[in-house]
Amino acid sequence: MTTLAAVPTPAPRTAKAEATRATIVAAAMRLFREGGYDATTMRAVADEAGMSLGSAYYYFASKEHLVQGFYDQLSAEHEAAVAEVLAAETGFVERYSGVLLRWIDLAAPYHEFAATFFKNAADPRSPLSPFSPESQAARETSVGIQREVLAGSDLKLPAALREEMPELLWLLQMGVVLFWVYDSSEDQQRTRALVRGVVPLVDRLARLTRLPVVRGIAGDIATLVRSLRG
Amino acid sequence: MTTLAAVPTPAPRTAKAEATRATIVAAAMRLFREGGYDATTMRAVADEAGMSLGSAYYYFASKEHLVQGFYDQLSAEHEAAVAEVLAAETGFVERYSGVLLRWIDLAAPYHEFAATFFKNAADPRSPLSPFSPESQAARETSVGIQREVLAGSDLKLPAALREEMPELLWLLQMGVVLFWVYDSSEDQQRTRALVRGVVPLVDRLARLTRLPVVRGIAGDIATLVRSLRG
DNA sequence: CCAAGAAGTTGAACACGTTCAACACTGACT
DNA sequence: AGTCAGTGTTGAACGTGTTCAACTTCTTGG
Repeated sequence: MTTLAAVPTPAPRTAKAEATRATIVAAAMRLFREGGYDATTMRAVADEAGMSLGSAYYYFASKEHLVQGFYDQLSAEHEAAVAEVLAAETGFVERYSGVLLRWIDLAAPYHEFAATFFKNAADPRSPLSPFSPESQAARETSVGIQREVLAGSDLKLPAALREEMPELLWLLQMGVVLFWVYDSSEDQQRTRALVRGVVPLVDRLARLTRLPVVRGIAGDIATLVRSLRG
Repeated sequence: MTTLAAVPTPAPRTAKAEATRATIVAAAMRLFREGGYDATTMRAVADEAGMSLGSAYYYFASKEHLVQGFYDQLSAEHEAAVAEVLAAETGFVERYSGVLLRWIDLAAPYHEFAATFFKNAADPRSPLSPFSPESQAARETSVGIQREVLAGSDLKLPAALREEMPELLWLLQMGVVLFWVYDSSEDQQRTRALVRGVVPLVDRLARLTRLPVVRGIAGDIATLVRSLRG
């Protein structure tokens, strides 16, 4: 999931290794879709991929690391889908909503067992955690998308907030993903409703910064965010 | 952790069972503190509690369920500590900050292995999840505290938001807990800074609702929250 | 073409969480 | 005292993720 890292596994030295990794991930995803994460054993994955258990562990350090392949795949698909939106729209609401809604569309088939993935990603010590050093690259990519969302939009922000806003949007996306994980409504309608409701609110709040009082608060938010980083 | 449920385990029938449960929880907490959650085996817990592995499983359905005892204990302590704050203070900032900071104080000794607890609680299907049906009671208690924070404070809210505000404060507390889990700073100073920065912001934002524009947005937030529930 | 190291492969073995059938104790009612 | 149900106890056994030493195959430089 775009936001949930694409942990850099040790770059495969050979083309064959790369292919084998892809084979294993594909096999795992097939089984995950059928029976869920927990019910899928590493032995079954190895079988499905046509190799021994030990071999699977030669390519992936753990069952958890197997999920990285999934992240990478989804991440790439999302970036492609997003490019389309960002080329066509100029309104902030359309751009940001588009980014979030496309993600929901892409991730939908995996919603059922995303819970287990999320469970692992939620561990701060896990390399899958969105805040982990390992996923810094993916995080920066994702924040970069948000920067682009803002850059190409009609939204004018006070200087104090301009710097921090992409990171805040990323954080909001993380919140949406969190909501999505817990969303048991049909077709994740509730998460979609959240996006459609919250994005215009952000837009209106941002535009309100023309008022001095509001701008003061915005400045304080920026200061707080800055002080909490590092 | 107050916010993270106190899952109602089947009420022990006998006094002896109650005592045995307490013994096991105490033994587990001792070992958790020494070596962390993962490194503590159920066999070791059973040993430390002076019984067989099977017996431990007679009292607790799983290693995860063992953690409930911890939640219950911390939850009770927090409620006591909070009562003191709420009796003394009338300012919203002091009341809400007090509630949050006391929780950080109480939870501090467990911060190191809270990550693992959180990892389990993050699974929406886990009974330990703050959103699970099993923890509804604990959740309502916690929302009730927020209601009390507001009721006894000097903060005036627009009618539209008054109903939803306790739940929003609870949600914010969940966010703080999330931040806390990931906070690796000395003595969780960063989480404390977050509380000290964010609570006054909430206060100022709430007071800004005297402006019609802002009040309109507040109303929309309330509507959105309402539509996402249920 | 050969040797040697790197890359890849394997199944047995380990530790752990969890389950279970069998057994033991307790206490209340006849 | 005897029976019976409820409560408690036990260690063996199972399935799982993970490790590892031994083995095979591939690649590369001479």
